[in-house]
Amino acid sequence: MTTLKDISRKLSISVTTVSRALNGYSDVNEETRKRIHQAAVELNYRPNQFARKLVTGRSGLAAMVLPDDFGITTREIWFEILAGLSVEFAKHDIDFVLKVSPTDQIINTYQRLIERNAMDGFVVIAALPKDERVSLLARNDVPLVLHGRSEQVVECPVFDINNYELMLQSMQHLLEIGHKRIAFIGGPANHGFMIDRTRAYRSALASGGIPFNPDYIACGERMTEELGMVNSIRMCRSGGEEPTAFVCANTMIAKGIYSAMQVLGRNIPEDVSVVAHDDALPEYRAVDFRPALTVTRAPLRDSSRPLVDLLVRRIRGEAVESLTEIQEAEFIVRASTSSFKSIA
Amino acid sequence: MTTLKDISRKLSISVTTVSRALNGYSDVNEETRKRIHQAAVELNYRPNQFARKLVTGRSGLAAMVLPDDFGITTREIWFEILAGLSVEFAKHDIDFVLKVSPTDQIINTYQRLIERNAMDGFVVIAALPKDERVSLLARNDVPLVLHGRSEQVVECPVFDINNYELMLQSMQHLLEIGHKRIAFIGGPANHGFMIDRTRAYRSALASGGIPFNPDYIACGERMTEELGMVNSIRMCRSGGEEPTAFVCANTMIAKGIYSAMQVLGRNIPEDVSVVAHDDALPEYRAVDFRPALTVTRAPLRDSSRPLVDLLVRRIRGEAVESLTEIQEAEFIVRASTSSFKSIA
DNA sequence: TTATTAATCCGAAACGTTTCGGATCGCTTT
DNA sequence: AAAGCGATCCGAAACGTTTCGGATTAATAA
Repeated sequence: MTTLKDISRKLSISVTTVSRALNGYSDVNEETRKRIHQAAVELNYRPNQFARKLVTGRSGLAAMVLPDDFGITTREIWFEILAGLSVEFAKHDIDFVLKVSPTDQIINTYQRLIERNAMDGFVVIAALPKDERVSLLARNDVPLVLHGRSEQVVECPVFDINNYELMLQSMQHLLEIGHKRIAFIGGPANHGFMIDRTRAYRSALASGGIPFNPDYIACGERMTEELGMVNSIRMCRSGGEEPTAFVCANTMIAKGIYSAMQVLGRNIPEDVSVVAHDDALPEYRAVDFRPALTVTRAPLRDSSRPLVDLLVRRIRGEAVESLTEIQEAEFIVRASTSSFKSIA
Repeated sequence: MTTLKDISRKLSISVTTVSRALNGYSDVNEETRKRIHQAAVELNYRPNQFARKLVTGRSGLAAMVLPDDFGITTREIWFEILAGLSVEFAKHDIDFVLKVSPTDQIINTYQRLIERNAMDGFVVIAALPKDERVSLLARNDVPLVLHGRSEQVVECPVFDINNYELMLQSMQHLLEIGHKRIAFIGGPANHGFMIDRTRAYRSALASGGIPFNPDYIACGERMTEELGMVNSIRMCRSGGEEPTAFVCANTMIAKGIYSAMQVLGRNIPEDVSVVAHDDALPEYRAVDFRPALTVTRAPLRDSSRPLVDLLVRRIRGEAVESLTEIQEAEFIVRASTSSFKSIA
């Protein structure tokens, strides 16, 4: 392994200067900087991360800790997130470490990681309104980036999609084409994104002059096909008036509704319209639904880069105030929604 | 952050002795060791990984690099593997880093990681007969553990399930209950596990006195439902004699065959028998198939521990010869296989 | 008695980097 | 001529560990 000292010796230049040249300091002559760079590639020099960490305090490591029951979503989605983060961190020369922890020990796991002081930062997914993970990290002054907005006023960068706005768009579309009995099937009620969407749902109803019907809203811990299936069937069979449209928190739920409607002999979009939010997972392509699914679209893959960027900037010491990014979803009308005609 | 020096000062004992006490060396008095340990917990001491790495050369980091097209299998399965590795490594106080790399740059990614010299070891999944990753790592003397047997004679620990044996069991079962036209639908032909299973397949046929029919074997890059579906349909529609039994490389393929048989109007197990190898993924539970699926079972989750153990022992310097572990699969007969009666 | 040994302990160097506080030199300003 | 300045360089200390090579003491063997 070649070290700074090797380059220093070869060029008869001090270790200090070599270090400063390689790190882009301004107090080294352009000429010598060139020589040093060249020697560095010739000798195939790679800085020793650990020596560096020892003095700078930076480790070049960022982590994410996952509950071993996979929380709100599926393995596929977690993997999609992990993969995205890994490649984005790599661009900043940061290694991404994955910690899977028993669900009831998540906080302990964070605690240990903080104490070991080996991570430059954390990415925290699926913010809860009062998120213990966030407050723990913030309290210990370790950088984190949060996906999803947390209610607590906390000093940390945040990335989110505009959940309020995208729900509003879906609802306005359905209202415009005449629907009045609109159901919403979503995820865990306590998560930030569900709070925002539910707020938008109710506000859209209100602005359409439609009373809120608690039977038309369903929340589940896990946003799967099954959730869409059982809840849509339940709503249609409850004896009251059936919904004429469904808004789904993701495309898997929509898939479940499609199956349910087939079983019940309802046609999409003639009998019921379906809109979903689309994370753009390759396995559930909204365009491949039959009929093709109307969606608000915000690819999960697109969130990795802003997440990583925000965290890196936070680690570099940028002011937290400037580190918020809210992404708008795209609204795409396809064949699964059509204007509601009351049954003749 | 509390350091060795802090403990040393508090107890008026040299840093050397504190270090040796904490690391369990024998040349420190039991009495003082106790005092040191107590002081360590009182001061909440955590060794600085980076200082340690600097002198020992160990980093407490292990990595796995994944192709971004997810290679032979699905996101769910990769995630299952990752999760298992993460928790097992944690037991050895090793952080697990995940690298996702463009498929055509895998070797470059390894190269860079090796040069940076920041990983204690690697786990390499899905061995090819001549595996460039393995030879690269071995050549550079970096510890790795291999999942699946590689043909090349290489100095590295290996974990695998006994693919030859499990295939033999499936085949013998089918032969015993009278099947003669047995198809095999599997994964990429060049992978170690497929080579072993194909060998067993042919050897079982031979010992049953049945000629090998190339139309009855299908290999696909990706072992999905689709693969099972299209190949079983193709085999049944090819005009020749239809297979009376299918052996599948995993339960997803079996799922595809179930769907195909339904479409074709064949009944399982009356018309065709199906056996699969079962990695025990929660999403595809063989007992939940209708009819329940006969399998050779070797839970993927169970492979994490041996993999990690082998790698850790290799890192600690154990002789490679002792570091091989082959796990036998369990054979479980369920309702998807029944004796073949030729059509009356 | 003296030499040996075992049990404990410790000083100092080393790992590879960054960074603080100058040092040197030639030029420009007073 | 003296002072100031900018550009360029460097020595030495520091980060927190581990480890090599002894040192010290007391017990044991010769």
